[in-house]
Amino acid sequence: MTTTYMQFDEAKEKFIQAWGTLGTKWGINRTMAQVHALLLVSPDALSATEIMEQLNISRGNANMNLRALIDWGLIMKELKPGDRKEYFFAEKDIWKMSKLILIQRKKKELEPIMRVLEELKGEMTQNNSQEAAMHQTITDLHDFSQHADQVVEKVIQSDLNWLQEKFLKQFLK
Amino acid sequence: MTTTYMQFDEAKEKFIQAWGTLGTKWGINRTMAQVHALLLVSPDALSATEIMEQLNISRGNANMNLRALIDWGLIMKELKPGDRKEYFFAEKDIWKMSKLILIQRKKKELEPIMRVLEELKGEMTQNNSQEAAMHQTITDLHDFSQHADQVVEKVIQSDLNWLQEKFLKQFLK
DNA sequence: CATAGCTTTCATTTTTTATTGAAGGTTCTG
DNA sequence: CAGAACCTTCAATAAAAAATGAAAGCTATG
Repeated sequence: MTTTYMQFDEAKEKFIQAWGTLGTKWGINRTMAQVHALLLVSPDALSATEIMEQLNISRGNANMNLRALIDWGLIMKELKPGDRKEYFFAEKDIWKMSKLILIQRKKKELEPIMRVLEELKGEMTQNNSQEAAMHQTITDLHDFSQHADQVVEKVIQSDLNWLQEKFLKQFLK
Repeated sequence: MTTTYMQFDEAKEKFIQAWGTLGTKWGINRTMAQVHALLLVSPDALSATEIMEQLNISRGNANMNLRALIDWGLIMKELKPGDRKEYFFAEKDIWKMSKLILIQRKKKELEPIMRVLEELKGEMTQNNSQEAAMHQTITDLHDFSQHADQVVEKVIQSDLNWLQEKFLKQFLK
């Protein structure tokens, strides 16, 4: 093994570990983030077995998290002719990636809030000032969530590419 | 107890429970979200003891989460003359509240990513195409994070009206 | 300066979440 | 259609996170 390869492996290892740690900070479990990081920096698609071995995780764990990443749309399966194994590779366009993550966060964080607030608002009475004040708080929260939801929706549906915009600015300045 | 009050208490209870459950979905622990919910719908400031009793939590737990909410800026202390207890009340302006939450999320989610990516980018070599590709992936992630950071920063530093009007327009164009 | 009335801390326990790995599926191949 | 080569499931286990509560720390007051 050459020095060059050693350095690549070191940087790769460091990136995977760091991504795993960071993942936990935004509600993604460590393994899922590590699998994603591994595939992000792997030029070729990897099999479940290769992933398990590189990350030292069990087959079940690898399978579960690969499945979750596919659900999120962050990775895809690939079949190689004459091979029964499934190979996995990551979406590498960071803009697309961030859009996919936004969709999941909206589903997980925003939609349940809106559902609960709507339900509460519909059910509760306003027979005195205390109830009216609480109704107002819930209405405010709901209006805010609705606004946030609309913003996120626009971002998701928009074709605006931040990276491209940044690129353009470089030429313009 | 009158029917009216029963309904208020029911709605309040439901809101607190729901907010607690939802909190876990965005990386806030259940108790912290519940304490926040309780103070959000309480017209008057409450003491630690009142909070413990209403939520059935221990004194230590109440104290820890009250401190955390104060750190976030979501609640404040109040002292009543002739009373040594501390009373707590919530920031009730939803826009201010959301700004405070944004600040925390940026700190927790965005800043550590930027730090790690910068470090990695600085340290790694690019002696072959494999290394160069990985360097590019990390650079893309870093550029993206920087852009996201700038957007969040602008929102935080802006007037709240700006948030309502301009932020949306930025994505609608 | 002693103590009553609060608040904070932290080692222990409880709860929640993630991981393992063996058993059971499924699909291809000869 | 048997068996090899994968993939999936899930009950058991391990790890991580949150909660408890008793003890220690403050601080205002007589």
